Amino acid sequence: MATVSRVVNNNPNVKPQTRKKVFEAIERLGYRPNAVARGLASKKTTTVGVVIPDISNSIFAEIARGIEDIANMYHYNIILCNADKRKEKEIRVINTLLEKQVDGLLFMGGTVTEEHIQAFQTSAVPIVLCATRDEKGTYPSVDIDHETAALDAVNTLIRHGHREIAMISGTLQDPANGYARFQGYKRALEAAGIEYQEDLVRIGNYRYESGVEAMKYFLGLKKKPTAIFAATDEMAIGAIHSIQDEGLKVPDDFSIISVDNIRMASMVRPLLTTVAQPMYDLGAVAMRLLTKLMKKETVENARVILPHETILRLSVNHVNK
Amino acid sequence: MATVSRVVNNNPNVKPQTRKKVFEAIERLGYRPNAVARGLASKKTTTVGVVIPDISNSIFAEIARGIEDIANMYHYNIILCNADKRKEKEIRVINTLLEKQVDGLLFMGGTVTEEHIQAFQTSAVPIVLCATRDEKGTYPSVDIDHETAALDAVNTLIRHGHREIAMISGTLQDPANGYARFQGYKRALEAAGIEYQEDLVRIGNYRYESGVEAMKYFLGLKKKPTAIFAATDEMAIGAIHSIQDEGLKVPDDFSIISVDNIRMASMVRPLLTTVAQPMYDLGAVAMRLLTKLMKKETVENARVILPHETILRLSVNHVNK
DNA sequence: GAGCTACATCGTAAATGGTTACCGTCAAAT
DNA sequence: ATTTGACGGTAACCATTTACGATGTAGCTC
Repeated sequence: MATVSRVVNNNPNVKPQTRKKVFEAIERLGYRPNAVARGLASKKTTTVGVVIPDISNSIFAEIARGIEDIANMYHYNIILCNADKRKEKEIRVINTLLEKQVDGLLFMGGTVTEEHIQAFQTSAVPIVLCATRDEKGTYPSVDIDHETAALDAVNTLIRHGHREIAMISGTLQDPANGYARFQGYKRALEAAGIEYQEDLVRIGNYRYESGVEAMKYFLGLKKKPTAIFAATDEMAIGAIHSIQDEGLKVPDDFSIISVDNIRMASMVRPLLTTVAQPMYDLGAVAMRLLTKLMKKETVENARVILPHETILRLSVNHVNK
Repeated sequence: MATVSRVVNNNPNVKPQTRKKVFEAIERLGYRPNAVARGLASKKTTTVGVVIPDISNSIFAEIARGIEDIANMYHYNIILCNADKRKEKEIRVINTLLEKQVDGLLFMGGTVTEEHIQAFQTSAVPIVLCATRDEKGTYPSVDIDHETAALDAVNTLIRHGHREIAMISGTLQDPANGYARFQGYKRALEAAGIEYQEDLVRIGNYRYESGVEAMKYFLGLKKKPTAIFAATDEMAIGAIHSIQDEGLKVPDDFSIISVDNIRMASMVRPLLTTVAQPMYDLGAVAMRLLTKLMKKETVENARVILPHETILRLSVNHVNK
């Protein structure tokens, strides 16, 4: 038994001739190692748990792809759990993942509350946060700087001469995509000496339809904005279509910019100008970080902020005087 | 030990008072059952393996969501493996999934070859094919009728008076999205007494850009088609933009129809007319089927074809004489 | 050439953390 | 007093890893 184990695990302490015999027996008997028994004996499962808000959301799907590629590269498998940003469900899946003895945990999306921390602490497996962070900054995380990304977006509008800039925001309860991006918007206005006007901000739910609705509202204003900053590409595309459906034009009548750079941003007319967040890399870097933690390597910087980049395409123009 | 096991597994043969004491001890000691040990002893892991071509593809992501929801409902977890339709990688992940003692296997996307069958047969766990099937029909599967879906699409073009109908196809090596949809196109033409013309068919790779390219080709023809059937929505949207970029209009100058009904189909102008395949349901039904198989329930029909539905939106019009 | 050492190789058995078949005990019912 | 069923404990079992020990062999010394 021990020798077979050594052969299967490539332990050098076995004579080549014996190794060959073992391989032959394996072949002849159709033996397949049992990873569950192995996991019990070795206390390692080469499996990591991933909790994700919604795999059918293209942003998370892209991140998940990055996670899976790197996991695969280091011979880990992924147990995937949707949690829909519902705290109760998040806690539940964290616990079942821990029961399954995952070697590490990747937590994406949702807000990290005290209850999450407690659940994390019931176990010693390394945990990294992806596309989110905890308030206190005690856990390793990989994210972008949402506030600065939003600031950059609004600044390119300002550089194009716009001063009547509306925002389609997410809910301010959401720390990253909601609150931080909204803060970026406010800071940009402030830095440019533009007064913040409450009725130039609408709250959406990140989806296309809410972009359409919000834009309808702006189109109904007596004093219309000349540019719109949307917190997500999807809402921006909704806004574009809302404008076009009224017979108006982007960017001639309104400039539009947003944050994300989903694939669809280069599949609309006009091509959407947006601040790109490196989705695949968010997942890949988070997973890479987790592999280091699982191997107990020391990591220099466990709170990484990935750079964003403004992609100038065709939905932003200089303001018409 | 046995009593604790009974309590944890809700076995009725334990006095309420004892049960309570066990629960208290569990609470006090912070005991968490070890699913790996449990899996070894019980020979069940409550985990199913899912091999998927590419989770960042919105179609598969949507299917995966259906799979995960139903799995969750039946208290199974999902080990997710991307395989990119690469046979060698598919075989590899099937084997590692089997090593991990999954209780069932869901195979999506790629062609099912003799080698796949061989890999499947090395194990006794139930297997269901999702969004694909095997030639011989020996494995349970859930899919749509791609050929009829394509036929329906082309028929709605024909009903709108079109007779010069081009197709942007996938590669004919691909049995479902490629070959079957192409066959549907040919059958529809034949039934309407329209001659099949080779130069009205271009092969794309299912993606937006290849739709753009194919349409450019059609626009360069001296005798242009009046309608285009694209094998996927993405290519259809590419075609639409290709047309619009030339200053022409959909559906005034060209009618466009395709198959899939991805979210983006209702996020373009004009709204895309398409034959919807029920992606979420494909995953959900496949997973439900697998749960039955894993519980050794007898299933009446193990080869299910889900219905498709033509969604009339705005990209198809009556032909201009 | 005998004896010893060191090392490579391989086998033994404990350990991993549960499940479950089986058996004994005890109290209630007959 | 006997039977019965609920309850709970004992121990085998699951398939591996791994610490440890046994064996054998080569090389060295004397």
